[in-house]
Amino acid sequence: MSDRPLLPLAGEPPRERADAARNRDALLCAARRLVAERGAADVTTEAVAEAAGVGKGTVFRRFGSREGLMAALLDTSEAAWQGEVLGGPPPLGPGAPPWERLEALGRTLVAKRLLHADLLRAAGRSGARSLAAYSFTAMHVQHLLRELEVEGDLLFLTTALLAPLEIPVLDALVHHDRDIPRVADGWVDLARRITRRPFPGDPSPTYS
Amino acid sequence: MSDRPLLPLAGEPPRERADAARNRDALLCAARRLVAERGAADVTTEAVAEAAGVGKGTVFRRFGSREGLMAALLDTSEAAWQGEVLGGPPPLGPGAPPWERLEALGRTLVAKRLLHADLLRAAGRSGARSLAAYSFTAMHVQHLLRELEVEGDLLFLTTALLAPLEIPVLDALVHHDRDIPRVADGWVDLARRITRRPFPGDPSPTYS
DNA sequence: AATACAAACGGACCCTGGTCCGGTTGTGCC
DNA sequence: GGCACAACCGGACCAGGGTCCGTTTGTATT
Repeated sequence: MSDRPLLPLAGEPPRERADAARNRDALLCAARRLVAERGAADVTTEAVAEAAGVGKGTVFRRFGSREGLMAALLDTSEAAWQGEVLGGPPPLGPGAPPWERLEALGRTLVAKRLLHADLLRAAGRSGARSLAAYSFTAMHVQHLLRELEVEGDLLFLTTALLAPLEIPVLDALVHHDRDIPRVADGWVDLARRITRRPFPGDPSPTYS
Repeated sequence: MSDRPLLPLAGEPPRERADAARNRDALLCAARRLVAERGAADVTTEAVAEAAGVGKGTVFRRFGSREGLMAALLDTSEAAWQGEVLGGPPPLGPGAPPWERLEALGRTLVAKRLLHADLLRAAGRSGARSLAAYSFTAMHVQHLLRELEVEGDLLFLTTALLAPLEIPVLDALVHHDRDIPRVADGWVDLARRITRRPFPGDPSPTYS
């Protein structure tokens, strides 16, 4: 359960006390259960604390906020995805040409976001965790854009690529009858335009 | 103050009672003042109610929620902007070619969003008002895209164009030293790519 | 002017996220 | 094992958003 060192960084200064670790796992476990049976929106911090047999204060010391707790529940799947991007099989992982990687990244990202939508909604953008997650994705997209020799304000273009995948925006899209594959197709089209790739079925673009 | 019929629609079924109207104006007025002197984030509903000499319940009956109240504060500037889009002078208003209109729309939108950033942040995306505001912009963008004969999923492309202008995204951009003009330039570039317009300084794109 | 009724009022009340601090407990060291 | 100290714990407490309902008040009608 405790896949702690998602980002070890500094040489593990103190180290965590045993009871603290136990409590964290208990909290995560309880939270996961409650979210599964009630939906993330209806899970209060107090309920989680009680279910874990722990005081409310402990929740906040461990996770900083309700949103932080929710974000922590996403860690494992997030870490798995990051792992596949960094070292999994192509086309998501390294080895495939950059365009294929970008496309795979987009499609899996759409699926992932929509799959965990309610948790992401409850997690907000607050947690340092979700900031780290965003940074990872942004870094990677930017890297791919560079490999694709895209010119321009890469930071902005990356933002533009990622912004439509923010939960509130996705919610709105889904509200307009867009299902997962359609959103994914839309995103790939967007990526094609942003990278100024010709359409696959386009005649050679000699519209002098 | 009371620019009520922002969206009259049905034939004014009941009509508002005099005291209600008075209270609404008092609340808007008090809210505006408090926001100006403390910043939107530090204004509580109770404070507004008290400043307006009104019970807290009244705030919620009139505006539905704190966010609704904040959104209401944006109405006048929003209405003004919509007016300029619909009937103001070109290039924002009608008369200019669609690309110029789109560019103007983007630039003014960036400026407007950044100008009212704290209020927008406090308004969230909740209020029916802000949904209406979004719909207006989306409609208009989509219309311009159609005039530009852009092909593809116009709803998605519109979303992609507007998503980077959502407050949280803008916040992130500004955090990376992007100032208003730079963001605006970035957006115009994005629009060029999405509409598949050649760069102005590009040689005729004959990269057969 | 008197009457009737829908609409509006207001503030007590509830809920939940977040803070605080006195007491407890694990851990490293002698 | 015993000691000392830092880290941790828990639950009382606070603040602010949102609801509820008994009371008041505007408005239309006669």
